[in-house]
Amino acid sequence: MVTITDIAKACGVSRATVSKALNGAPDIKAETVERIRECAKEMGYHPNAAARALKMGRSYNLGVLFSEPTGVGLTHEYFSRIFESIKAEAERLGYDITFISQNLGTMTMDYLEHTRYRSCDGVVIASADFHDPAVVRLGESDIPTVTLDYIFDSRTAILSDNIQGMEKLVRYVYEKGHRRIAFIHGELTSVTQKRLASFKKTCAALGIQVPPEYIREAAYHDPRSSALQTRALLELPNRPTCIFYPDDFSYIGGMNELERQGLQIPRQMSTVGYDGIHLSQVLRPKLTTYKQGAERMGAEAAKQLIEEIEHPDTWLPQQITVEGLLLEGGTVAEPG
Amino acid sequence: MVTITDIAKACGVSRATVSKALNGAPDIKAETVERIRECAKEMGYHPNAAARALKMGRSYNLGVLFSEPTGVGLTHEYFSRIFESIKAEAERLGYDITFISQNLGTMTMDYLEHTRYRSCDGVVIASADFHDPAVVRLGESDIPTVTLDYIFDSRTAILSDNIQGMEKLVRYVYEKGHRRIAFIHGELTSVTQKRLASFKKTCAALGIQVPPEYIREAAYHDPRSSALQTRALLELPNRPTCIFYPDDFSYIGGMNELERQGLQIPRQMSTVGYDGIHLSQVLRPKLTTYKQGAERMGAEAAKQLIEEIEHPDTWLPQQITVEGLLLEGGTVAEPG
DNA sequence: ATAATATACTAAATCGATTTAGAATACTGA
DNA sequence: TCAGTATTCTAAATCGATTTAGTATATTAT
Repeated sequence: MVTITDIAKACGVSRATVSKALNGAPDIKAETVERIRECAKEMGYHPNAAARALKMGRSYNLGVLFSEPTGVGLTHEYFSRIFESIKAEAERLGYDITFISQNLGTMTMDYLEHTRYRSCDGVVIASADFHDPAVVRLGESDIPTVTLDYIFDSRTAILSDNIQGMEKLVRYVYEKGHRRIAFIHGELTSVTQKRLASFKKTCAALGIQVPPEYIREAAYHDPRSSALQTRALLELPNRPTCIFYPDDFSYIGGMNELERQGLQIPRQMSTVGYDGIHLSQVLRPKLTTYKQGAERMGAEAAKQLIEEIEHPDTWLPQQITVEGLLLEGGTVAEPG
Repeated sequence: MVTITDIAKACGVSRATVSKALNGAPDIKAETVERIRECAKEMGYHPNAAARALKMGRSYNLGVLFSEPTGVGLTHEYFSRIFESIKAEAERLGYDITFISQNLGTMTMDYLEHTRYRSCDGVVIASADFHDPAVVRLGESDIPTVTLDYIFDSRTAILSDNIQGMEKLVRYVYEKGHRRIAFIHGELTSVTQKRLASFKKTCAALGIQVPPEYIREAAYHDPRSSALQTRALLELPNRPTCIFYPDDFSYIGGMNELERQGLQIPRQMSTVGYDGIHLSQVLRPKLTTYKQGAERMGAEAAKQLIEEIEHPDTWLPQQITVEGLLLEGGTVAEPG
């Protein structure tokens, strides 16, 4: 590897001068800077990240914490989209990404210790169990953090617009004429709770009565569970005309069950998903769903985190809500 | 952060002694080791990765290179499964993961330079354009690398058993009675070429004539493209009784097209996918497909790479083929 | 002409670990 | 008893960068 000493020798100056020239210090003559920069470029010099991190206490490395208990992880398209955009934005701004975990090899450490071990300048926390004491400890530390879809006090959070998204979906099917709307929601988390509350509130605002048997819980991301709840809804004396699913993937279970019972979508039953994953748009009919702004969320998370790292003096915690987009598919028709 | 100096002071020994005690050097008294270890644990000491990397030239950090031109990336379940298992195995063995890219911030560097910049001990190359000069340069460098689904000369490669997988699928539908089998393959890459060759070879071995119009190319991972090719196949005077799709996701396009034309799967048309993604097993009927051993591939890649890093003297390049599993769904019936 | 100030550079310390060479002490054998 | 050897520890160098304090030279002001 080419080091700063090599450049110094080649240019006939001291290592200090090279460092300053490359970092734009004001006390180096312009032509010297030019000469050193050129030489560095020619020799293919790049600073050694470890040496820099050691001396400066800055690693230009962001930690990413993905660790939900369910283990779906990056296999879930929503999270992989978020991750890809965190990565792209971080790289654009000169940062690398390292995954933060617990228990590295024989070392037992929690998330905070791992973060310090790698001198990460900050951490994006996503898809985590935010009540895990190790996650809380990280969120309460002096390390800059940005959370996704969850708010830690006095920290920046990037939020998907679950409330508005659900409201839009409800209003959409309402305008199509639906009044008997069922909602199969996922296990209650801070995210699904918001969606459920928004569902109820919007229905109330529209003057729709939602009988309690229309509100059902299914396992998140589990088509089988949604199929069961769909069956239960179909057995009701007063069937709904439209069913909301916890997420697009779970919808597949409902779709199968409806087909099994010979009910056509949307002629005999309207359906709505959530997430806007790729799959939902290649089904026939296309699923009407709400596509979360995952790309914007990831990019914003990286941007805000780096902003806090680089300008801690002017930084203020923010809650940024990222809008999604209602994807009008073909699974909602006027109730017959 | 607790440093080695803090431990040294607390224990009344030199920094050298602490370092040796923690790293199991033979010249420290057993009870001193004990005392230091205990103290380190109590004070929550963890070595600083940057300092270690700088001094030892070893970072305990693996690079991961995911960068195909199509941009599907981790959004593809196959790759996210591979990645998750690389990560899990690396962590089990004490290594972190960093993504390797080009052009970090204002720095322009290629993959090799990035790898050196972060002092990565080795790199797993997956889902990449293996003809990209920057990838080739990395593969030909002195950095340990392991490739997935591609072989660099004198390097370790982990391969999905595309040939055997395809053979199993062909034999499976053959035994179900199919003799008119069509294959929609993806764009020709080293992977799809193997599948295609294996398809042809197995058909030949079984004495099946495959008319050229049964072999069609579609875009990989693109249901629309597969739908078009399905339509073309259905318009043939001598329709096939079974259609092989490039991958499970593309199959959705074929499924839609078949349904649109009122053809029931599998009664009127049998179908086969490839990959065994989660989705394929929640469709009704379940898709008959070949699930690649992504988890084993990722784990093996990490293991082999670390083996090469830690024991370069006894290391030899290997080509390891990981078997998958034929998932018998309900999309193949005896031809009517 | 001399002091004061800018300008352009360098020497050396530093970050936190590892490692080499060597020192101090205890132990062994003749 | 004393050289030779083992045992257990330490001082100091080192990795590659940044940064502080300071030096040498040129420039300006009085």
